Amino acid sequence: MKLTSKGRYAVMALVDLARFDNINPVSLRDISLRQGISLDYLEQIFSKLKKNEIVKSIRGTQGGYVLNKNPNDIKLTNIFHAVDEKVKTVQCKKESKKGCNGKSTKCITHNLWDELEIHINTFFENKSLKDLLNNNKEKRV
Amino acid sequence: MKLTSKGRYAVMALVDLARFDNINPVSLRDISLRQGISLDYLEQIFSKLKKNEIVKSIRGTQGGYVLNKNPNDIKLTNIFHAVDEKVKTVQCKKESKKGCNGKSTKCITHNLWDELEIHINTFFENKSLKDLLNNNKEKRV
DNA sequence: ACATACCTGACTAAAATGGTCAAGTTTAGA
DNA sequence: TCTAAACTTGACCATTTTAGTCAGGTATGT
Repeated sequence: MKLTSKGRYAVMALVDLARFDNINPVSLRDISLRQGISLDYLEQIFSKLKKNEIVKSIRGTQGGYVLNKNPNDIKLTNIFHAVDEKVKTVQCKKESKKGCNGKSTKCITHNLWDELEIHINTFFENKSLKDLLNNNKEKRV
Repeated sequence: MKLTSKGRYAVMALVDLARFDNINPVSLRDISLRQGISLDYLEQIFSKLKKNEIVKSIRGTQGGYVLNKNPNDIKLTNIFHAVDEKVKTVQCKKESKKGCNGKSTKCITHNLWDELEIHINTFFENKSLKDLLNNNKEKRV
C-alpha cells in the first residue's frame, strides 16, 4: 500500500500555502520552488482542490491561491478526496453486501479489509491542516 | 492507497489453509478452487510464504502446505512482509534523517507520513491469523 | 510408472503513476 | 494600453507496477 505523489503533494502544498496566505495570495510558482514540485503538476492538483472548495483562486498578476476554509476545518480526508486519493482494500464493491468475487458469500476476509479501511480513514478524518501547521511553526513576515 | 491483490490473496489463502490443515496438508488446488484464485498465482505467493517460514510444504501425491507456526504467532505484518506488500508513504529514504527531495531539511510533512506509516503498521502487527479464524469458525470434518 | 502436487523462472497485457506540453484567459501595474 | 504574471484546461505520454499466464521442471505416495 502506498501513498501516491498526488496525495502527498496536495498536502505538502496546502501546508506551504497555509503558512504564507495571511496577507497575500500565494502563487503556485512560489510553492513549486519552495517544495520542489513541478509547476504543471501543481496546477492539476490545485484545479481539483478548487473544485472541492478547499482553496480559492485569484487571477492576474499578484494573484495566487488562498485557503477557502479555516485550517481547522480542512481534514486530510477532504484533501485526499479532492485529489482522488482513496483508500481501497477490496476489489469487491462495497455496496454489494452479498457477493465478492462473483460468489454468493462475502469473501473470507471481507471484515478484515473493512476494518483496515476504517482504521486508516479514521486517521485521515482526525487530522486537520491546523494540526500540521502547529508542527511547523515559522516566523511570519 | 490500495492493497495489492498479492497481499490480499496471501491472507485469504492462509486463512483458508488454517481452517483445513489440522489433519492433512492442504493443496493449492483446493485453495484455488475454494477462493477463486489462479493456481499459478498461488504458487508464486506460497513460494514466498515458504521462504519466510510461514508455511511448510509436503511434496508428492496427497501433499500440500501446512502452517509452520501457531496461528497466533502469524501476524499480518509477517504475511505482508513475505509477499513484499509494504506500507510506503514517503519517497524519501527512511534512513536519511536529514534530507528529503535532495533538500537539506526534512520535507514539511515528513512527520505526518511517519505517523501514518506507524498507524497502519500497528494494525498489521496486532492482527494475527488466529484473530481472523475466530471470525470465520466453521465445522471441521 | 504415473498422477498429484510442489517448484522455478520467464514472459506479458493492461492499468496506474507521475508527470510534460501546448494553448489559452484574466488582471494588476507600468 | 500593453505586458507579464498567474490561473485554466485538456491532451498527451513514458515508465513502472500489477496481476497475472505459460512452460517447463522435480519429488513422492500408491
